[in-house]
Amino acid sequence: MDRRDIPDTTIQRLPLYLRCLLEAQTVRMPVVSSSALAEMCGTNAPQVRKDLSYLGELGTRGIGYDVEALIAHISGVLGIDERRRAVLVGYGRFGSALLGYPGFGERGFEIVAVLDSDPTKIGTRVGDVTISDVRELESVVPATGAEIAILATPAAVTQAVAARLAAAGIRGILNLAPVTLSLANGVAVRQVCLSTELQVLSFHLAQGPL
Amino acid sequence: MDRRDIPDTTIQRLPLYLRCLLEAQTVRMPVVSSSALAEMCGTNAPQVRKDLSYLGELGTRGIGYDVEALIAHISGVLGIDERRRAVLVGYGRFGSALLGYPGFGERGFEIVAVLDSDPTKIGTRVGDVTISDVRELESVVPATGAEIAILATPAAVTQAVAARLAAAGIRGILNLAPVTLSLANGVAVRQVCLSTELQVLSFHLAQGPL
DNA sequence: AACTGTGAAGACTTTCACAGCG
DNA sequence: CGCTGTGAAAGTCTTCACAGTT
Repeated sequence: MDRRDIPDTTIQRLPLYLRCLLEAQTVRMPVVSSSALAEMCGTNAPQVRKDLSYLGELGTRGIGYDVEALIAHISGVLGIDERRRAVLVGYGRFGSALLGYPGFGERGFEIVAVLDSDPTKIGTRVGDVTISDVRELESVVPATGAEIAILATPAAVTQAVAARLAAAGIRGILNLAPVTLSLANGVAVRQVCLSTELQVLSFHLAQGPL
Repeated sequence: MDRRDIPDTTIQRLPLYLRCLLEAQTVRMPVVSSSALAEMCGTNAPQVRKDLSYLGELGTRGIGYDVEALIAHISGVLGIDERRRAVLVGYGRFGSALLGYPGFGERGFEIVAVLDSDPTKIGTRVGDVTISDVRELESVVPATGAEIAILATPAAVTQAVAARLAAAGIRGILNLAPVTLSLANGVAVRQVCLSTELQVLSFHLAQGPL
């Protein structure tokens, strides 16, 4: 099974499995069954087995999945067994919250640069990095070797910044601004919009009780 | 067509359409075609037509969709034509960033209470509200009439807080903590996890060029 | 006996092609 | 003529049932 043949929906669930497996590990469960894992993740056992079967034959019939081995395997498929470098663009309300988020480091992501356009912020040291001028993006990104960018910029400038990041060699963008990016293919984009999520919730409320 | 028959995938795209339509409105486009809307959203024209057709016959053949009428209609379906009240639980890094986020207000959401457990924060005025003690959740939530909760709490306490919110009458939860919630059905949950998103991007990078 | 791995069935989504209408 | 609305086709994802393994 080639990794390219793993369904998108499965890929999106792998980080969830990983989180639950790490939790199982802290509770000292050496082995986990598809149904136990399903319960932890809020899915069902056949879904778990199907998903994991795309990665290879990782379980033992009659027993279950070895937690440590499965963690290692999923990490490898996700490419987080080696450290991945990211730039954070936009050090406003969201940007500063993100920089301190421990979840990134725990999963092997390192924020190696922070860019902003505000002269009062540029040059300030935040955490382990110093805020750089977004105008120097073209030199900072290649210098740090970052492949991923996290965009927490004002909507109006986001498309332009994304295009420059792509040109500077960034190959994955996590966009928190409420803007649809249009970029050459070859750059993966994940869009997160909290306002969108609330609207989906609102729809469910509007459906009335059940 | 009953609203209950609208596919989930369509519902998730409605906020996106809404954003693009509002943008069209600021550019003074009175009418928009399915292909124009598709380009703005990064989808394709048949997808747009199919999605909108679930809401009724909203377009005019030969012409397109009336922007203002379509905004009104989608807002109605999403239930954001009336103001929706939300509680924010957890006033840490993320929580404080969220409170100031203008996108919520723009879409008809109002944060009517903020809850935290830190005694140094409780009683502090932030924006238009005063931070309440999370222990008073059971009285604060009914008093404000909030239906939605935004959870930006530490992972360890999130499941317990969610269960209490559900018991207090909350019917929709936007969960930012990296925890799978298990709740009685009747409560809609949307999970947002930035760490998960980065891992999905990492997978795409790991696939190598193309 | 317990649990995985998987082909096949079923459900859901997207895409297509064109009829229908202003 | 241009663009929407939609049934039908194609594609994708999930669920199921059970064979296979320890």
